[in-house]
Amino acid sequence: MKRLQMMEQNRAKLIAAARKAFADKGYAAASMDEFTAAAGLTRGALYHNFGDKRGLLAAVVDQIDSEMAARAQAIGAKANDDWLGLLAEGAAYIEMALDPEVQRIVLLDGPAVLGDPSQWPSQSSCLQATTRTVDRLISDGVFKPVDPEAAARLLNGAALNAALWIAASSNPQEVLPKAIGAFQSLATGFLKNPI
Amino acid sequence: MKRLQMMEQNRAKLIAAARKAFADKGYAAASMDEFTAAAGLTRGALYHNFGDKRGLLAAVVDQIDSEMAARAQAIGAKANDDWLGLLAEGAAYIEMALDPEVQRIVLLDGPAVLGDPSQWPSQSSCLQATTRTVDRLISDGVFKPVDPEAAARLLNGAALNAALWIAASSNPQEVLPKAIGAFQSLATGFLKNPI
DNA sequence: AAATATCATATACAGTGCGTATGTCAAATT
DNA sequence: AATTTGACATACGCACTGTATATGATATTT
Repeated sequence: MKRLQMMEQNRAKLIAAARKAFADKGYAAASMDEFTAAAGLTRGALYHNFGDKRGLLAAVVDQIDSEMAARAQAIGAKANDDWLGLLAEGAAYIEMALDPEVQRIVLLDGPAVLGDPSQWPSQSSCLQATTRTVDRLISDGVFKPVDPEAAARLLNGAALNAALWIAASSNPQEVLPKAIGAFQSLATGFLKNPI
Repeated sequence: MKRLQMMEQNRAKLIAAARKAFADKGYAAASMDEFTAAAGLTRGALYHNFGDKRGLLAAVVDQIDSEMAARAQAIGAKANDDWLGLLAEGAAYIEMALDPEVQRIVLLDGPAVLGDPSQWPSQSSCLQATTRTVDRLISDGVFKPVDPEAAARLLNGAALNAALWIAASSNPQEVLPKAIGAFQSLATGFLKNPI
């Protein structure tokens, strides 16, 4: 087998194994010997490919973030209205953040180990998508002239916290609609002409 | 000296030393041997008083959270209008979260190590205060009938993320007003009769 | 007040995990 | 075919957490 193929395959195996371990045990408690063995490799491969444990987390976060952005984009594209698209994206983001994997890796360990999400290499695709939508809404005169990045960060932050709240609650299914309702009320604060 | 006094004093010394170490190096990188020595003690005292490293972080977080709540309450009390009080509290929260100590310990490591803030023993005093204010605003017919806890969580989450954004930015002083402006726009989304 | 018990802290130890330095073997190059 | 490259494995050292045991000062009891 070609060398580059082999390497790419091993990288993928390591990311997959680490993703599972990080999700199950958390970043700190995940043993590198353990999940490299699960991938049929050793730590040697890991250090060669990712530099250190942190680098591996960055790769895992990047992968999950890409998946989330793709999903959010698909949902936003369905709505042909930017405003409704934004609301739908927000709801989708809340629901995605209910996934234990997303929560543990992207929302809890990610910021603690890698720092602020907007500074990540992946640059938080989700945030970028929201910023673009807000930008359009301001240009079209639908939104008040707030700072687009600020608005996007606040909306994402609100959604993210709502998700953490839901996930920690004893009956998520009951809390979810409350959170989405509150999120959509909140978002109307940016509208020039509230409904 | 009396035994209880001594113990209380040592607890305080350990919390103070840990608080500094956690803020400077982060939870994971802070060595227990190092900061217990800085407090003139050893890990023996630590394990006796707090069980483990995590327990110590919980104590530190609790202390900082209390200080934040006291400050927020003082600011909220100044305004004799609940709505303006909420806006002022939000702004204050954003500014407090600019403190590197608050950020590193409460916003980054806290959630990663201890889990969702609303489940902490201290129960996030800040969140409770906001929830009560929102509750009053709904009773008074100023706010739409949203779920009070949901509203409080979203507002706090938005403020928190705004703070992380500001702190990571290269010129915080320029970004701060943008964030506060966006926050206040956002909050009007909860108003029954927007301004 | 003296003897004993208690308990807060110190000390010593074991286990584990990360990162690095070195080795090895297959694939690529010439 | 010989040589070089480099992806990965192996072996080692260091640091750190948590526990088990020791100690000595304070509290209790008689």
